Amino acid sequence: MQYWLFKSEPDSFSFDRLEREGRTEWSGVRNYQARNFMKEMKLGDLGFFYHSSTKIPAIVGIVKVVREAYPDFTARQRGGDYFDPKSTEANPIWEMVDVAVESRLPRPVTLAELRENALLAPTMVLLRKGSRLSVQPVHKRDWDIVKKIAQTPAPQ
DNA sequence: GCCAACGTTGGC
DNA sequence: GCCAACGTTGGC
Repeated sequence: MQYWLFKSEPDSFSFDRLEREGRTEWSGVRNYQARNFMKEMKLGDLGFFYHSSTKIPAIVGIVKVVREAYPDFTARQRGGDYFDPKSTEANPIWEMVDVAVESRLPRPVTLAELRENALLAPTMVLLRKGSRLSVQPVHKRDWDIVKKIAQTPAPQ
């Protein structure tokens, strides 16, 4: 059982929308490191759902992996946003997983709060300077800390 | 809107 | 194989 973090821009795909739809294909990842992490994912693994590129970036919910890695067909949709001419049926290159809503956190845990936490700061990939990975692993220790924070009252 | 950090591309 | 140029990400 491993823990992960998925970034999404709420303007393009929010946690609200995932709650309405129940589950989704995590397609469109075009970074090899992120893809490789998706290939490591197992059914039942959990991940934080993080809202990026928004006013208050924050972890807002938890998702569960409900289908392990399989070829990302959007790479072969000519004219689509995620088309990649290098991807073929024999060698799809890009992969995706399916995730479903697990739960919403009692409250969002903001990036600012995560940064302030002395235990998380050195270990969370999200907090590394210049980190842009859209799919990343989370240590169990860090997972537990974030869940604890979410159960405390929001600052101010 | 700015800009630092990063990944990828392509010339050599 | 190096590295400059470029495009993208994402916080602020």
